[in-house]
Amino acid sequence: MNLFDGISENELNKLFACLSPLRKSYYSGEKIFNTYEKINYVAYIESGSIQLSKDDYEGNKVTVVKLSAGDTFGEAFIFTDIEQSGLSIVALEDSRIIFLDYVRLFSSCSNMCVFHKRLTENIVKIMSSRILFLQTRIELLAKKTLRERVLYLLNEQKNLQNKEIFEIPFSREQMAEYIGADRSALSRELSKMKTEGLIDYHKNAFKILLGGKYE
Amino acid sequence: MNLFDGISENELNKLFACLSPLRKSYYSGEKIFNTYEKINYVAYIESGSIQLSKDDYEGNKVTVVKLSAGDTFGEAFIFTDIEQSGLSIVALEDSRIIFLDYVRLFSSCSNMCVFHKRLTENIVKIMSSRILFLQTRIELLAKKTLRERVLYLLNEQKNLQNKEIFEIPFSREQMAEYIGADRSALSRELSKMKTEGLIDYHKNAFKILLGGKYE
DNA sequence: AAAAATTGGTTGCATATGCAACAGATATTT
DNA sequence: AAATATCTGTTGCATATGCAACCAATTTTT
Repeated sequence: MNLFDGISENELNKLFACLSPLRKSYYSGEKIFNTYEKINYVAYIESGSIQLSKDDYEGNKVTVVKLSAGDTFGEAFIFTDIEQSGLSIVALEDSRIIFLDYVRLFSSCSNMCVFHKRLTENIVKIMSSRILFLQTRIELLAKKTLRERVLYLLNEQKNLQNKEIFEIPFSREQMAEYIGADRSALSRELSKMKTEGLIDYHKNAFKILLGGKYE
Repeated sequence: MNLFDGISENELNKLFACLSPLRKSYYSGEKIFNTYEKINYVAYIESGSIQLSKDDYEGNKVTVVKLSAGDTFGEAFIFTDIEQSGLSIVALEDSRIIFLDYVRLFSSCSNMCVFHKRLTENIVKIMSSRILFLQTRIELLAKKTLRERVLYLLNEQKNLQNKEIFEIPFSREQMAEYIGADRSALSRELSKMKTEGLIDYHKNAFKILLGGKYE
C-alpha cells in the first residue's frame, strides 16, 4: 500500500499545492530525526532508504525497522501528544523525503480538493494494515516454544502464498530475528522438525507435512 | 482515548443523524461476529463487555482481548480488503454496541457537520495509540530472556507512572501472560531478581534498584 | 469465623534454547 | 579458478524456563 495510490501525477500536484509539503534531501548517514524530536508529519520516502532505531531501557541501540522508497513513516504519531518519538531516524543512502504536516492533512483544504480525501483514506489504510501486521507478529511472539513460532510463521506464509510449497522471503538470520530466536537454535529446530517428518524444506522452499495439533 | 471525546451529547445527536449508526443490544454470551464475517464497522461499546478470540492454526481458540464500555473495535479493518476478520466476537455480559459504517464515516456528510471531522480524527488517534502500544509490546516480546522482559515491563510502568515505587496493574497471572511466560517461572524470576538486589517489591508495588545494563 | 476458592511462591525435573565455536556449502570478488 | 566472504547447519555446554505438584497466604463466600 502506497501513500499516494489512486492519485495521479497531475492530481498530486494540486494536492501538494494545497498541502505544501516539505521536501528534503538527505545524504547517506545523515540524521533525519533524533530521539527527542516530535514527529509532526506523515513522511513519505521518495527515494533512498532509512533506518529507525530506538534506545532500549538498557541503553542499547536497537534497529526497529528499515524502510525504503515508497514506504511511509510517522503515521503512528498522528494526533498523539507524544513530545518525543524516542526514535532516531537516519538515512542509509542518499534519500529524498516528503513531509506532510498532519494538521493540514486532516483539515479540509480551502480548495476542497477531492484527492485530499483519498490521501487521508490511504493513511488510514496504511495504519490498518500496520495494526493487523503488528497483531499477527504479537501472536507469533507470544507462542512459548520455538517450534510453535516456526509453525506459525510457516503457516502464515503458506496461507499468504496459497501454495503447498512456498518460499520464505527471509534468510535464516532474518527468520530467526523475526521469530525472536537464535539463528543456530532455529537451524536446529528446523532440522529436528524435518527429521520428525513435520515439515520438509530445501533452502528457502518449505512444505508443511502435518497440519494442526501436529496430528 | 474515547471515540466520542470532544463531542457533546447534542453534537453527537446531529452526528448520528448524519451517520445513522446501527445500535444493537446483545445478551451475555451472544455472538456479535463470527470468524467468517467481514467487519465493516468501527464499533463502540456503549455498555457491557465483549471478548475477541481467534482460532489458532492449530485450532486452539485464543483470547485476543477483552473490551468493555468505552472501548472501540473494528478500526483495524477500515479500508482493508479482508473478507473474513478471523475474529469471533462474543458478549461477556449484556451489552450495547454502536456500529458506525466506515464508508459513511469517511465520506463528507451532506450536512457538512463539523464533528464528523472530529470523529475521524479520534479514530486516527485511536489507531495511532494502538500502533504505538503494539510496537511496544513487540519490543518486549522480542527480548530473549524472561528477565529482560520483566525489566522492560517494569521500566515501562515506572516511566508511565513516573514514580520510583509503582503499582503493576496486573495480577501475577496476567503479568506472566503479558510477557509471554509461565506464571511460576515469573514468580521464580522475580524472587531471584529480588535476592540479587536488582528490584524490590511487595505484592504489586515494585521498585527498580539498579538501572540500565544492571550496572 | 469456618469453609472454600483464588492467588502467589517454591521446587524438582525434563527439556528447550541461547551461546560459542567450528565446518561445510554457497556466493562474491579478485 | 582461486581466494574470500557470507550463509547455513552441527554440536557441546550451561542455563533458562515450561510444567506439574504442592503449600502458604489472601480473599471471597457461606
